Amino acid sequence: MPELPEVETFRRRFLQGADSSPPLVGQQIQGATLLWPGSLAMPSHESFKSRIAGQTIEDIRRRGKFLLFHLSRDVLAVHLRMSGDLWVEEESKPIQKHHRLLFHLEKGMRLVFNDPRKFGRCWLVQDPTPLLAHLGPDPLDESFIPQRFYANLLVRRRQLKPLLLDQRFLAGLGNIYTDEALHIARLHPRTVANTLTRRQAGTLFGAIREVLSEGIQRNGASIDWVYRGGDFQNYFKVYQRAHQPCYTCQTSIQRIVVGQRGTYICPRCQPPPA
DNA sequence: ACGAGCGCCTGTCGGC
DNA sequence: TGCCGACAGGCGCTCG
Repeated sequence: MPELPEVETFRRRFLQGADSSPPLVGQQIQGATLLWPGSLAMPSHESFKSRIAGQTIEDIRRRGKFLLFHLSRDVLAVHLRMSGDLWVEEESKPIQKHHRLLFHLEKGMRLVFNDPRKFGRCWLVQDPTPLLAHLGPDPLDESFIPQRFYANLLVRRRQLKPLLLDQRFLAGLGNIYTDEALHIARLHPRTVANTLTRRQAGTLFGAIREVLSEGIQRNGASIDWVYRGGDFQNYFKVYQRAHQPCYTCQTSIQRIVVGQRGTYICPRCQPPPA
């Protein structure tokens, strides 16, 4: 499910607090309950429970699609993958079918990791560096500049779509924001990276930033039965708009498959490469 | 270096 | 109504 803007929305929500959920920074984790073993990648169940108890949440950061809870002594890293979700609720609520991991907080509240498809993972580590070592630049980071992006594109012969989805190349884009960015940049997803002109690379750079910023501004996208309060889904230009008219040229949006992923394009605004 | 195929999982939706 | 395949916001692995 979530891509960079959705993960960033979680981060901000937990930092500032929202609705009935208080800010998490400063809260002490009293303990944890693991309901599905596979949701915990590291360390062992026993070690996890004893280590996390008593630690205070000191900061919440993000790297790509990883959400990082900086605790007193460790870092709790969470990757939501396809269907993972996080929220704060009262301990008195019944445990739902897809609750996988519970973090018991103060004042009768708990942080819930809910994940129907069980692809999401949590890690409790002293140092998250090795876990994040393979990630490429964060598109919203100051160090991500057009010159660097163009240089990286120049040495790749992959199609843009799978390349942009590769977290080693850029950390944070997923299927939705990739399709939206390519559409804004008027580039076909099968375009080979090192065939882009400097100008096209600059346009794509701007499109990626634009789409991610707007996603964050709208608190992410909420799709299907996983609802998180964002409304960027109402502003998609191509994603899940097959057979509907392109907002620019009225041509019917097409769904194609690129790199085994469903991909939405305007065949006129984004003509295939020669 | 690159792409395809597949596994990991559960749920929804459309067609018959 | 039930069954069956396609599909789903991700990613790591093997293989050619």
